[in-house]
Amino acid sequence: MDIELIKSAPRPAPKPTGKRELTKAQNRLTILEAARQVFAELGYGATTVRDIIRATPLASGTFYNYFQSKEEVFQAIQDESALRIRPRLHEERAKASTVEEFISGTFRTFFEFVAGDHSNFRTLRMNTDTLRVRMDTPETIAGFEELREDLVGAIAKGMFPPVDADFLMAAIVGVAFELAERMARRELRDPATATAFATALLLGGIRALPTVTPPDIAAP
Amino acid sequence: MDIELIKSAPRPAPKPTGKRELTKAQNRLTILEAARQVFAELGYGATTVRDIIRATPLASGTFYNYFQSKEEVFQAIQDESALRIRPRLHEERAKASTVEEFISGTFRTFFEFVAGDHSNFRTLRMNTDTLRVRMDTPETIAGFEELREDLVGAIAKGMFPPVDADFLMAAIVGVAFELAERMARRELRDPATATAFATALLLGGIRALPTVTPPDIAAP
DNA sequence: CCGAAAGTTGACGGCTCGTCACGATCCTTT
DNA sequence: AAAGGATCGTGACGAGCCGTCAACTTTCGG
Repeated sequence: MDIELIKSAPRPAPKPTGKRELTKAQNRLTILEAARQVFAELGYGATTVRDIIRATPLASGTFYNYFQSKEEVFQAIQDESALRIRPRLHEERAKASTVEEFISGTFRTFFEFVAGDHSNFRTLRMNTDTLRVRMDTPETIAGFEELREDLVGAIAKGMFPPVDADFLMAAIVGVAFELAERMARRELRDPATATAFATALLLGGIRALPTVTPPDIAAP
Repeated sequence: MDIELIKSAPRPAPKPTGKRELTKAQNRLTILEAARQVFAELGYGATTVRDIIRATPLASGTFYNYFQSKEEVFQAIQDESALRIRPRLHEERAKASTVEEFISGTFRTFFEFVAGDHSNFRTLRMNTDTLRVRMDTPETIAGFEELREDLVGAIAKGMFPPVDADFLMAAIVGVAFELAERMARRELRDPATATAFATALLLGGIRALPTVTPPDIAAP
């Protein structure tokens, strides 16, 4: 605890344009981009950290300065997608004044996003040979929780009937991801059709849902 | 193509009680059981083929006489579950004479199954550290297709309105798996509550679904 | 211009992978 | 019953991946 260090407080910020910081960001992007390509080419399961490194001008040690494993790289790629769409979903629901707007806004935003960067989505829903895999990263899961909180809020405001928000969140998530998968498989990827289907299903379903006394709106 | 081999056709069957066949079945089970334990202990991602072999009295070469990789072992374990529940689900739907029976029978059977061997289910929904993963094996996917076919059949019989069977299958699958996950997380795993929720949601939703002209009931 | 700090490099020991020649065991045939 | 053949278990092996780390290079602050 050198007391002398306190003398010059004026350390303004972590240098916006240091060459150090610049190559760091550069390297990170290089690795992520290489990983995207390798995952797409070899499939996630077959990919090794060395494959990613080889698709890069960097040394193996450098990779480990940025990520601990291929899982962490994958997570970073996924989280990036999640971070792009989460605010849009939340905003869509925030400005909704009816159940219909809440539900259709959520689905439309999600399906249009998936239809847009569906190449990314097919990497998310990786095909490890015969196995079909879906991986939820922390950022994705945080998105689920946000949906649950938005539902709780909407119930509190009286927009939604008092249903089990935890289950309803799960149902919306399940329908969204599975429909997105089917949509992505079709020759004509039409977000509008998927949105119409999912919205009708949920709107009709919510009306029929068993209601519940307030205390049941609890976290997992 | 030795013609002589045709002489004694009486080869009744592949010997029901050969000692050979017996140890083969034995070894296979030994490996599967060891794998179950190791997956549960280390998590699927961290497990190596050697870990499984070490949990076994067998040699490494022997493992590869039975499975090609840990993925294949995992698939065998999952397919076993899928093979146990698929007939029950199909039968439940076959004897249904109303939409309500069709839907509630499917969900109840599934949720009760999951609540029963939920330790298996939590291995299915593996936690690779922070990542949450769901893997669909071929047998599982075949179960999805069977549901779709059952839906097509029910539509043809007039039990269901003419909706998009592909999307409806996807929605049911999504709701089933996500709700099962939430149910498994709760301190009190109650299949009845989950069934009531899912059934109400789907029944209400199906009534509101956009209908479609027959040719839209197509395979992926 | 220099010394410290931060970052990169690639070779290294430890480990896993899948294979394969060998040997043991079981089955069939005479 | 004995022998030959077929099948399967064994474990050591080369190839390759993993994560680390000491040495080197580059950048930053003064």
